[in-house]
Amino acid sequence: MEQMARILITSALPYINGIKHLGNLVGSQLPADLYARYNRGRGNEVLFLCATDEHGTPAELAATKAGKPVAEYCAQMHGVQTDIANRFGLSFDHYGRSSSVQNRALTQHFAGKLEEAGLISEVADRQVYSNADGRFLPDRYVEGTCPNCGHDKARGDQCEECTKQLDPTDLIDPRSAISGSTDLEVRETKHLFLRQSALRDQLDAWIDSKTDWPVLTTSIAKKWLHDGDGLQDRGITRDLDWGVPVKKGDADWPGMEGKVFYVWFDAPIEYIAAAAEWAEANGKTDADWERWWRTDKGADDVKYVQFMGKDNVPFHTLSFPATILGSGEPWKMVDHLKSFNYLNYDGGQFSTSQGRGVFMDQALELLPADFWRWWLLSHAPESSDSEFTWENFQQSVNKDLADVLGNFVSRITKFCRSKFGEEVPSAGEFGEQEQSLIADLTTRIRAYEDHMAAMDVRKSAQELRAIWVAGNEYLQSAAPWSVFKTDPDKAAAQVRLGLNLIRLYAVLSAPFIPAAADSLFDALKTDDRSWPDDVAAALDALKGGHAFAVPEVLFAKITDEQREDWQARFAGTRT
RNA sequence: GGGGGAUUAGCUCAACGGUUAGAGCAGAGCGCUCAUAACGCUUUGGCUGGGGGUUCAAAUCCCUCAUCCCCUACCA
Repeated sequence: MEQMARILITSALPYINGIKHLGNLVGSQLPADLYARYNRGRGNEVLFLCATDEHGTPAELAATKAGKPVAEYCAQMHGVQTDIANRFGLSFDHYGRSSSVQNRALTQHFAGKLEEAGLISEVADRQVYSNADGRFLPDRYVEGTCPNCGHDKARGDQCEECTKQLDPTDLIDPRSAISGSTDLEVRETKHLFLRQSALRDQLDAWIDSKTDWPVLTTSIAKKWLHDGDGLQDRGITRDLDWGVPVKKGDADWPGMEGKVFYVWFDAPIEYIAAAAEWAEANGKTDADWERWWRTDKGADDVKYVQFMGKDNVPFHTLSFPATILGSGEPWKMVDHLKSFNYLNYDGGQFSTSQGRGVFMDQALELLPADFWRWWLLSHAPESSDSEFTWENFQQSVNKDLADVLGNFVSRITKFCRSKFGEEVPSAGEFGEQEQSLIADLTTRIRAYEDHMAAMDVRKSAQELRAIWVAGNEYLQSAAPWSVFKTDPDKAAAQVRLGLNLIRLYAVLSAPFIPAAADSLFDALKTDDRSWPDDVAAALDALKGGHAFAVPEVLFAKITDEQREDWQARFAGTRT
C-alpha cells in the first residue's frame, strides 16, 4: 500500500466586505475544495483552511455605512459568508477569521521575531490626515483634480483617467473620499517597514528551487525581485483602529502606540492562525496544529498547496515568504501554488463594486450548488481568462449533468425496477463486453487521478465526463432491453454492472458534485465510498440482492424560459 | 511608461518545434426505444488575430502591429 500523504490546503482569504461573486469563487475556494475532497476520497490526510480577511479601511467604511461597530459588522458578515460557503459545499476543516486572538498573537509574534532579526526599520512618513473624519486617509481615499490631465475625480494613488501615478500631495483641491471634507492636512507619522530588500537573496534562492511552478508564477516573482532597484522594503503598519495592535510578541512597541499592522502583513499569517483556531474549536492541542505548520514538529512530510487568483501571486511568492523566512523559525512554506485567471461575465468583468454578475447567494437561489460547481470547475480559467454566458451555462449543465450523468442513472435504475425489481439482480456473469469496459474505465480513471493530482481542473472534468459517457456507450451496445427478451440472465448481469457503475460514478464525481453524489449513495443504500484502485472489484461492490431505490431526478434541466429570465434579471447591477 | 498573460472551428477550450491542428457543445444524417425528447454511431466546420523572420519542419521560437486582461508596492 502506498503511504497516506498529508496535504495542507489553503484558499486565498475572501475579504469580509460583502458576498463574493462566482469569479471570486472559481479562482480560489472552489478549486481548493475540489482538491481537498479528492485527496480525502483517496484516503489522504487533509487539512483544508480558509478564513475571512477582516482588517483594513474598507471594512471600517462598510461598517460605518451599515451603522454598526466594525467588530460587530465583521462578526455578522463572517456568519453570512460561513453560511454561504456551507451551502456551496466548501468543505473547510476550519473557516477562520483574521481578527481571531490566535492571529493577533501570531502576527505580533512574527513582528517580534523579525525585529530581533534586524529586519524591521522605522520610517518617518508624511500622510494626509482628515480632521473631519478624524483619521489618516490612505492614498486611495484622497480625491482631487489631476495635475496632469485635469480630471476632477483623480485618486491619491493614481488618476484613472490618464493613469498617471500620483502622490496625494500632487492633487489640486484635495478632499476626503470618505466625507468629502477639504479640511485636510499633512501630518508626520512613523511606520514600521519590513526590510524585504535584506531577504532578497534568500527569496531568490527559494523561488529558484521551485522548478515545477508555472512560468506565470515565477516570472512575476522574479520581476519584483530584480527589476529596478530590486525588491523594496514594505510598510507593515497603519494608523487605524481596526487591526492587530503593533507589538513585539507580548511586549509593547514604543512609539507605535495606537497603530495596527497593515492587513497584508496579518492576513497571510491567518493561514497559520486558522490551524490554531481549528485545533481550539475541535478540542485539540497545540501539537495537533503545529504538526501541520512546524517542520520541527512533524510538518516535514506535509505537502502545502495554496490556491489563489492571479492578482494575489506577488504576495504569496514574496511578502508572506519574506515574513516566514525572516522569522528564522522552521515554519512550513508553500510547495505548490495554483493560480487562476479571471472569469468574465457576459462580455465584461464580474465586479463587486459595481454589483455586476452573479453573486454566491443569488446563485444558490436559482439552482443547487452542484450545477454551479460543475460549470465553474469544468470551465475554470486556468490558462487565460474565461467567459461565463447564460447560454453556455445552460447548454453545458443540461448536457453534462442532466443528459449524460442524470439520465444514465435514470435509465438503468428504472429498467432494473421494471424487469427485476428494486434490488440488484443476481443472475448471469460478466463477459467480454464487460471486461472491455473495465479495461477502458481503468485507463480513464488512472488518467483522472493524474489530472487531479496535477490540479488540472478542466482536464479532470473532461476525463470525468468521458467516464460518464463510457457508461452510456456500454448500455447502448449491451442493450439489456433487447437481451432480456432472449437471455434474462445475461441482461441481469448487464444491469448489475450498470448499478455498480452508478456507485463508481458517485465516488469519482463527489469532489465536483458532492450533493448529487450523496443522493446517489442514498439511492443505492450504500456507504461504500472506497476509491476504485481496482476497478473490477469496485464494479462488484453491490452484490445480487442488494436493495436500492430509484432516485428522484438528479439534475432538472434549465429551461429556455428560466435562462431568459435569469439573463434579464442579471443583466444590470445588483440592487 | 514598465513588466506579465492571452488571441486556435459558430461557442467553450486542447495541442507547447515533428504524420492530415484535436475534444465537447451547437449544426447535418443514421440507429436505438431502457431513459430527464434522453442515449449511441457517422459527419460538416480552421490562411491557428494581421504582417515579417528563423528552421528540413512553426499554432508552437524571434520581431512588429492590433485587441483584451492582470500587476506596477497606501484597495485588499
